[in-house]
Amino acid sequence: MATIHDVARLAGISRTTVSRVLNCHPYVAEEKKQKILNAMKQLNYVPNSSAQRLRKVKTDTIAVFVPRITNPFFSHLVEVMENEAAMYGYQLILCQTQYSKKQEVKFLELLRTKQVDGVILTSIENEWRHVQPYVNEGPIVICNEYDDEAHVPSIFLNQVEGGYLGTKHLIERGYKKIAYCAGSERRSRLTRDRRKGYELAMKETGLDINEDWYQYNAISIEDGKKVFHRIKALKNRPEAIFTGSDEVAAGLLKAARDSGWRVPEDLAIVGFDNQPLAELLGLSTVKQPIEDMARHTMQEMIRAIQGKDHKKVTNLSFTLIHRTTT
Amino acid sequence: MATIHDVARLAGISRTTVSRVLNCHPYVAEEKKQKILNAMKQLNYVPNSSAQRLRKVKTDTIAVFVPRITNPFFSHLVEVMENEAAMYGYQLILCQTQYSKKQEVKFLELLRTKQVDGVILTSIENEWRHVQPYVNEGPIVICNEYDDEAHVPSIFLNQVEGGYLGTKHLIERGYKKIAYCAGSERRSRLTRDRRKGYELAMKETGLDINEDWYQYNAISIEDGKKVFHRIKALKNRPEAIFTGSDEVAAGLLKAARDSGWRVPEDLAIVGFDNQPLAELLGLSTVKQPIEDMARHTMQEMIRAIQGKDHKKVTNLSFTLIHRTTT
DNA sequence: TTGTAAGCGTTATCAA
DNA sequence: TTGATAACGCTTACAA
Repeated sequence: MATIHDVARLAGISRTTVSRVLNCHPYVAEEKKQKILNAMKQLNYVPNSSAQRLRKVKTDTIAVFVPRITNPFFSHLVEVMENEAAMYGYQLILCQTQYSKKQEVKFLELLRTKQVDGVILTSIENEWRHVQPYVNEGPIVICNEYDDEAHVPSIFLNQVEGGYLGTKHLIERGYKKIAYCAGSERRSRLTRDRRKGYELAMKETGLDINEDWYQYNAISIEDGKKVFHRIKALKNRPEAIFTGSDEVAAGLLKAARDSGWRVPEDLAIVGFDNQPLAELLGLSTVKQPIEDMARHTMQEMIRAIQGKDHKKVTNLSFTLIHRTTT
Repeated sequence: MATIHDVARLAGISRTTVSRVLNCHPYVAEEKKQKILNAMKQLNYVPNSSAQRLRKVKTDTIAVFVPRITNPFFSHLVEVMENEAAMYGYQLILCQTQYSKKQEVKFLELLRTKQVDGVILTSIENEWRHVQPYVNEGPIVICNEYDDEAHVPSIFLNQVEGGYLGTKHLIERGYKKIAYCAGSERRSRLTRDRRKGYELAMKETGLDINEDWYQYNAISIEDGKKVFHRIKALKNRPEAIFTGSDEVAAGLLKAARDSGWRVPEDLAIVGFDNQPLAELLGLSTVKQPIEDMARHTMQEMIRAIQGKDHKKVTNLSFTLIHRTTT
């Protein structure tokens, strides 16, 4: 493997000047530049990036944390982030926390050991005080989630709005007994706010909320099925349900139909995200502007790496998509 | 940021010995080891991985190529690969080729610039002769795809079987006019073999194949819808269709129903992969052992990095899952 | 406009 | 069992 030294020797020019050509410095005579470029081509030279990293203290690599990449919401985020990162010459390291605090911390060490220039969190498992120390090691940007303690660039949506929008839609369609179903039990701002939106819409309309109608820890399709069976077992059943994801809504829908229920007549369902699945199943859903979030996040990350101050927190909005489950 | 030098100084011991502790070398006095460990803790020391990379010529990083991470087949592969890699202390760099030859080559450069220890290809855009030169730069392992020219560890399924299984199922359910729908048009072994399986099943039973029944370039849900409309426009319509993915099958199903067709009465559909979506929609499908493939692939990769010779190409098998679309 | 020389933080070699 | 010392391949003052 040819090194910068070999190139310099073959071209009869110093290593410094070769490095200058590599880094597009000004002040290199065109003639020598050509000689060097020739030598590089001849030796099939490529700079050794480990050496560059060490010297420049820069990895051109960004870590993206997601719970699991098979969750379509997160894979969509990551898809766009990777494309965006590649445009700016950055690579993405995929970190699946698997909803584990321990895994999350393990991956945060990447920042401390200088394996990445920055970390993007799309979901946060630990309380912020456990993440905070890593802020000194390099830029951390939050996407989707948010935390009041976290004073780092954050790209998120006002989830009060999201919860409100979905619930309001159900109310407008005439449902009165509306259940609420959320993802993680963890007291994140996101979860709290979305629920706040639900309660706001209910109270605003003077509708009662039954404690039994709160369902938590629903993330996957299977979880959705379980939620249905819990609801089915209630004495005071809701007529409609707001869910935190299209997967959960899909599971609910499947289990309901398998039990002979008609949707939306026996139970109306609203999903969240507007994934391809939602269209296929005819799920009414609250659409999140995933691509915009991902793009903004990556841009903030790159700004942060470049030491620029971050722009005001972006605030994008939701859209309700009405299909056949409401 | 503390360096090995600081630790050595604080412990009053040489850098060499500190490095020995770091690398779990034998021959370090327990007493000194403790002193060093203390100093490390006190200084909050972590080794600088850029320096380690440079010195060890090892990155502990593996690149995984997929067309797009939002394709559930590939995200499932990547999920398992990442988990497996993490277990062995490796990180994954996500490379989305976006079905582009150019992108693929760009990412292959990661191997040449020593940014990764190896590359896993889950789909191949370029002809093998364009990939071949990179084999000298580091281990390349193929997963899912395969190529006769490629003499590298390859983990794949016998797609003749897959095509045969799905088609045979349709035949056994009594369909005679069966169409065939495949992903990329590129003449990959995978595509050719799966088609071979289809033709084998048809010929074996003495069934005719109409040239119009071959549909290509179908990857996404949207593609599936298009395929339906092409089929609908045929004079000699098939009664059933074998598709190369659950997404395409889902698109077909949706478009068919939107056009008022009954499935399977007016058109039977077989998918491929057995993704969550397949269960939700009641799609009959050919299940691939994705997790096994991913795990085997990562193990082969790690063996290859360690310079071990690779085991015989693994050969796993398909299962047919019968639901309601056939 | 170019070159010399001094690191960046590790680890491998060799001698003690 | 330990420590000096020389790399690994590159960039960047500084000097010319």
